[in-house]
Amino acid sequence: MGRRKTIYDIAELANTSPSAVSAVLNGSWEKRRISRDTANRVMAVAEEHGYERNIQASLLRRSRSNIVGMVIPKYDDRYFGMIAERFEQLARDRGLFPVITCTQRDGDLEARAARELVSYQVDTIIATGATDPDRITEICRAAGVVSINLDLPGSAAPTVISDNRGGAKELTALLLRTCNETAQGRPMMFVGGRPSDANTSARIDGFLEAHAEAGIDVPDDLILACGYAGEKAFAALDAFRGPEPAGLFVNSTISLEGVVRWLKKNGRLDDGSTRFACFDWDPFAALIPGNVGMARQDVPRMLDAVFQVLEDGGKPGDTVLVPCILEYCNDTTAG
Amino acid sequence: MGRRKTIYDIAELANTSPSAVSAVLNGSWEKRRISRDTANRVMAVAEEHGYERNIQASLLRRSRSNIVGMVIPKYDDRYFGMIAERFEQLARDRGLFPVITCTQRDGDLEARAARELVSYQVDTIIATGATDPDRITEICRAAGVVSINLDLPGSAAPTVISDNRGGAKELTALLLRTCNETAQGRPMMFVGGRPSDANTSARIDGFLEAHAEAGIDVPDDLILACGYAGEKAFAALDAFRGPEPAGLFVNSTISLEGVVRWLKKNGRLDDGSTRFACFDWDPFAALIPGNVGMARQDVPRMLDAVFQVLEDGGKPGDTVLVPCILEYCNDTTAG
DNA sequence: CTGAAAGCGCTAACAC
DNA sequence: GTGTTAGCGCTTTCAG
Repeated sequence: MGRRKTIYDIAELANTSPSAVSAVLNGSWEKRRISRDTANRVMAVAEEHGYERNIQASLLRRSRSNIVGMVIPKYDDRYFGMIAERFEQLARDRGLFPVITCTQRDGDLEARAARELVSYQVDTIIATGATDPDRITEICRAAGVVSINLDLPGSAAPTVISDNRGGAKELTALLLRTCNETAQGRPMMFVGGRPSDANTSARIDGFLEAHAEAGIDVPDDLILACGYAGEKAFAALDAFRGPEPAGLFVNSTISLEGVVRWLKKNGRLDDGSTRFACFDWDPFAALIPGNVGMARQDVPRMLDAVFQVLEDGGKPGDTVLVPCILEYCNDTTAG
Repeated sequence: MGRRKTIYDIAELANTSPSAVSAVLNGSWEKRRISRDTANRVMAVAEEHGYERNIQASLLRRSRSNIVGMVIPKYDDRYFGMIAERFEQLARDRGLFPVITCTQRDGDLEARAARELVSYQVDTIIATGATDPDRITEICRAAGVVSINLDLPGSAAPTVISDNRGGAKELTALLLRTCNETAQGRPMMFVGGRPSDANTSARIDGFLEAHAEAGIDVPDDLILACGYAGEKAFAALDAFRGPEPAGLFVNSTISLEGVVRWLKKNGRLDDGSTRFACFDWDPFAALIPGNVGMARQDVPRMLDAVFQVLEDGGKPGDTVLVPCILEYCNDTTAG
């Protein structure tokens, strides 16, 4: 199969010079006033020999790479999956090359991935749901790479983020309304997430605010910010010693997996005795009995905002707040 | 902020030569017998100035890139999400750089993406669930890039694939057993997928085989291979004129979204009158009432097999068949 | 142990 | 209109 063909090979085969081939093959030939004749000849030869340009070499010579990187915690999750998919599509629409890398909510992995992307000459990094966004921003700054935070705020770069407090408040109000008749003094709990994480803390604020407006006091031990993983939510609920909760505010579908397992284990999944709401969206989770509503983050609007910021050039501290969409589940309604 | 630092800058700052810097910074300095002293000096300076290697330049000079590409239909799906996530992890564990690109089950996009990956000098492309795997293989072959098919078979490169026929047969048998009492002459249907797609056709084979063993005849109009999209499954069921089905074999969670919407619309989601089974896995879908079982594809084993083939160097036509895991849902059991 | 220098494939400035 | 040429930043002989 031999060596990969280069512009030199093509030039020889098409009886012209490498620079002409380069110009023809990257579309700048009209500008360079190359004759349609040579152009056609070159394109035919390139096609025939299956020539593919070596982008590494090309980028080495140009100043911008048009590669845009994204660091994301997981793929295996509807929310992040949608973000990844949408990001790719919008990037491609703009003639950019998207590279996504998945870092499992691990700050060190995030930094390593960011450095790796910098090595690959990305023009931009979108840090999505990053554990330590400012660390990524710092790595980018040192390398002259633009960075934007998505889904979690950072102070050192512009941020696009959901209205977590507002969404959580609305969702809690729905949960309170729905549980009203059955509650009878049984508590309402918050499950999942890390208290140190800005989103979790904004959602806890919303949770408390809705309670305050309903004149309900929330003791600290009803807030189980035990981490995101399903097993952690399961274990935290299992360890809770107190009256059986009437309603659960679940902080993500990841935690919800554990919550649902716990409800099932205790036979409370289908008997309607425990309701829950989840800050996150998943089409199947929406159908689980007891689920009264989900706060769906508006992924298309968030990514439009990201590319808007990229085009307009945002400053550190700039924050775009995107409202959530409240999805009513299992026949709950707005009223 | 100035230009990015190069090995020349570092060499000057550390009072040594570019080649020494290069050797130190890529770990080959022991071999090159560079003194620990110089090495330390170089590393300190590089660290201090936030030097990051320009991989483009590095790759241009080397023969292998260690970039391994994957083409995948979607991220926004648990199965493909898991594949993407696992792939990244295994690639990193082996010191490779994974680049994934998502092509929406569109053959032209797949080819474009494959060519793009070739341009980025990937050593290998994994074509996952590709509409036209052989086209991708051909693009790779022309460029001297190794390729492997995952999830859908191709004839021109080695393939790693689930045992679709076997899994579908087992799943159908479970569905038949579970519906036995309630069926009363109501039909059992197959919903979702493309008949031209090898997986769908293998699953239809399994579906028919299980029926044959149970002595049941399946008329053609009960096979609704209407495409994967949820809306298509919904529309196909809606258009079906015949007795209300007792059981549905659903070809993927993507189709399942439509099936569930249809069941719900007709009030048959919670009344137990229609059971279904799904060839695919999703933790929340597993909890939907009426779901009797899901065939979970064994993603970890599939990806282990992919990297195994990569290391051993498979031939076109080689096929690794990975068994599915049957997950019983909603209290159905093996018996 | 260390450095000079050639060249990876491509682009763009410049000369013809 | 077209070709020549000088690098982009790095690795790797090869000669000290």
